[in-house]
Amino acid sequence: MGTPTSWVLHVDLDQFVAAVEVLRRPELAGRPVVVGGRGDPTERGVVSTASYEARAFGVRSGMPLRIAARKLPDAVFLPVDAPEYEAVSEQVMATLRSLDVVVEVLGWDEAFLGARTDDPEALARRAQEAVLRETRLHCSVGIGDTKVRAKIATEHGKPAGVFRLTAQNWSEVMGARPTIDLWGVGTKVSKRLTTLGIATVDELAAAPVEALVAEFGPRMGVWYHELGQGLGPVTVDDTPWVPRGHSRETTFQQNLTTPEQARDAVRALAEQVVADAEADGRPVVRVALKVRYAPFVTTTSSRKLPEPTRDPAVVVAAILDLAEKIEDREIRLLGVRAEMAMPEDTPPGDRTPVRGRL
DNA sequence: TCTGGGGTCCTAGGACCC
DNA sequence: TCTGGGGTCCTAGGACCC
Repeated sequence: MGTPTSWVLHVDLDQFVAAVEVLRRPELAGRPVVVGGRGDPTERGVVSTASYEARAFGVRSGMPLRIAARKLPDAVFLPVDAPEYEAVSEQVMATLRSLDVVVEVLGWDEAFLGARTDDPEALARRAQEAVLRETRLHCSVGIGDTKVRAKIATEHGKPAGVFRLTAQNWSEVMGARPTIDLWGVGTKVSKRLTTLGIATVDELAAAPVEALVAEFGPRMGVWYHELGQGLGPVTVDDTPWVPRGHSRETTFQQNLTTPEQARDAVRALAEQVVADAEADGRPVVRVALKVRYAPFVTTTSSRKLPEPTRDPAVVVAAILDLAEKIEDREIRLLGVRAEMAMPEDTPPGDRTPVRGRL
């Protein structure tokens, strides 16, 4: 066998939320299951996860529940049960940690594994078998020489498969694809790239970094330049995630129409976020308020507090002060946020699009 | 078709200072 | 009347992810 090499594996549970629901309700197996919102497809809300049977009818994550119900009126619609998914997620992550690898949790249903091995496929199969044995859930595994490549590789392994994506086959696999297939490129950036004459991953990889920096700034420009080549962070980091803050937001089934309603709603949200902040224990350093006016225009405002505080009354008062700027228009959504004092010298993130735990 | 809720990080531009 | 260059801090807003 060869010399062990460092690998990044990305483990992603298949249709995680829907699969968990089917596990505790076996009679749903084989049926189209749509999990989202409060489980009422006549309400405002979006699809959290659709089972493969539902996806066959065009139902996708992020789709409004009403649209999902139009495409598939006979689907089983279920409410999101976050505590249940968190509990199952803990089992999955504990199983992965038992494999003698470094585990960096990315969300309920995915994690990076870091390991030195000369047979990453064998490790991937071991991870799949262990997760299936311990939780009865299937997962797909991407193998890469960077985090970006491992993450993208997983998409090519679904469902329940393994795929390896490295410098060797990057251009062959990804080169002709549109840039939006890259992890961290969304609709806006892919359109801006198109206006620069960059449509494909190969074209992004070949683009001069100066042009990208001119368009997107010093950090994002360099990041996109590397992304086109599949380059980026390699180190899997298992240090526990420390949230930067806490937020609460709510979409109203009926738009709010008066300033009094808005003020009351902000106060209620502020009291929730203050409870989260107290449970967190660290002082609050900044507060923010998000307002979505009908039909779909969002504004945000924020303020650094004169000094960090653990006093709930001070935090609520600061949020209510931001609320003074709310315009007298119909409101769809309100959100409040409290940002916490971070430990000294916490470094900024490494631009991996999602870190930590949901 | 009409868009949840919880997060992270980056950029632009104004205010202020020397 | 025409006004530098560099730095820091702050807020607003944007983009992306699960």
